[in-house]
Amino acid sequence: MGNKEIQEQRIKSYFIEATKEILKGEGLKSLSVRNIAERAGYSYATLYNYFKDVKDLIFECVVDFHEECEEFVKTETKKSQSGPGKIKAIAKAYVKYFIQYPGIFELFFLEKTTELANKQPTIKLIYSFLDKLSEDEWEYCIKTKIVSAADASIMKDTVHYAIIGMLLFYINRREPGTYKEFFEKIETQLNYILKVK
Amino acid sequence: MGNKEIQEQRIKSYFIEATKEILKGEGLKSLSVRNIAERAGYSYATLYNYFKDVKDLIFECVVDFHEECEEFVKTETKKSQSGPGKIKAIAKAYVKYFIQYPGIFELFFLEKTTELANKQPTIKLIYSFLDKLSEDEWEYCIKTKIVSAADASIMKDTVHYAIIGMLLFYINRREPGTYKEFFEKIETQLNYILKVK
DNA sequence: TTATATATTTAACAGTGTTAATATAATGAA
DNA sequence: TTCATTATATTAACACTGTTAAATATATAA
Repeated sequence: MGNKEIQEQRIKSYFIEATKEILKGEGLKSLSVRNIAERAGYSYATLYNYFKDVKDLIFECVVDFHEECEEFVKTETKKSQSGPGKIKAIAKAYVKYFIQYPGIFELFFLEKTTELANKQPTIKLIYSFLDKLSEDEWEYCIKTKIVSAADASIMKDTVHYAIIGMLLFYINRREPGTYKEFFEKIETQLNYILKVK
Repeated sequence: MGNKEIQEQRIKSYFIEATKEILKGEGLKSLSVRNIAERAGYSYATLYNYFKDVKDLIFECVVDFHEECEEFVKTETKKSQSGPGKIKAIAKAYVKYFIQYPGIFELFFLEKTTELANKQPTIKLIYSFLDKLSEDEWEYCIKTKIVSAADASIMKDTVHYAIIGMLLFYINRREPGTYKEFFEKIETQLNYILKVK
């Protein structure tokens, strides 16, 4: 019967919600099993009845954040009209999401996950995410001959790599020193890579 | 008298060498105070007579690795003649160094260091390092009108951000799956950003 | 040699993730 | 309802982590 599974899923969600709150707030560094369990209203060992280990729990959050980010980017860029401008808008919204939640950036890109072989699809989801968000726009640019398919393939990667690099420096190394400077640099970089303006 | 200081520096170096060995081998994850001390031939508490804390010790390693990387890049690119080709060669050597020692990449870019206000110069050293390695070549390109000063400033950043992004994906997320693919991508990206070939 | 100063180590504390044993709650049958 | 069984939750413990205070060993000076 499904009642057991519904209840089980419900308790799992308490742990997941607690973990997501901590990740969005204090970040990965202040995440601990006892911390999560306290917020979820259970003892720390109870967590292991519902998750293999804490990594398992954390990776369930990844999927949720992923969906949240996708929705954020879509609503943020809804009014942009197709073309390189929209690709820029998508990239900027993507950046904004991680600036809002640096803990999620940490989780997505900085945390060691190589030992989680079974979670490989989730990892793939992360690094192909920006591509997925902007693939329609790239196709549009190719079809309308704004850019060649070969160039598009390279530019798509450049945008992604450069953005992650900038986020890494800004979030982890405070460079540039202010958000204003950072976002201007994002703008400059996107303009250069996408050859706009 | 300087004898005391020489001896003190000598013992410090034992800890530093031990830490460097672990970082180059097993990496940051298997670095611990007891681990370091054992390899240095001292008890774990002795470390605190020579370093404020373990972060202090680790940051002394950063300076050493920095010098080692600089030398590696210089010998690797000695025969390249000035111009965009040499900038490419420098970037590729820079990448090779971190591929050889992923633990050092972790240490330089992934480790949280925001709470170390006094070490700010060291942090600045890290993120301005590639710029420093290639600044002469950029000046050359500007003087010989290969590129404008304005473009050079942007391209310099793009190269750096994109390379760090690619290293992050490859080292931390195993994307692309093979070194061959990874290095081909480095080549492709550099060619696009630097407008060569 | 003895007294003092210095250097090193051991013991302890407050954390971490995880597991085994125990206690509690829910469920079934008599 | 009462008892036995099962499922779930909690406490205790283990092996780690970085760090500090007290105890010990070593070197220096009188």
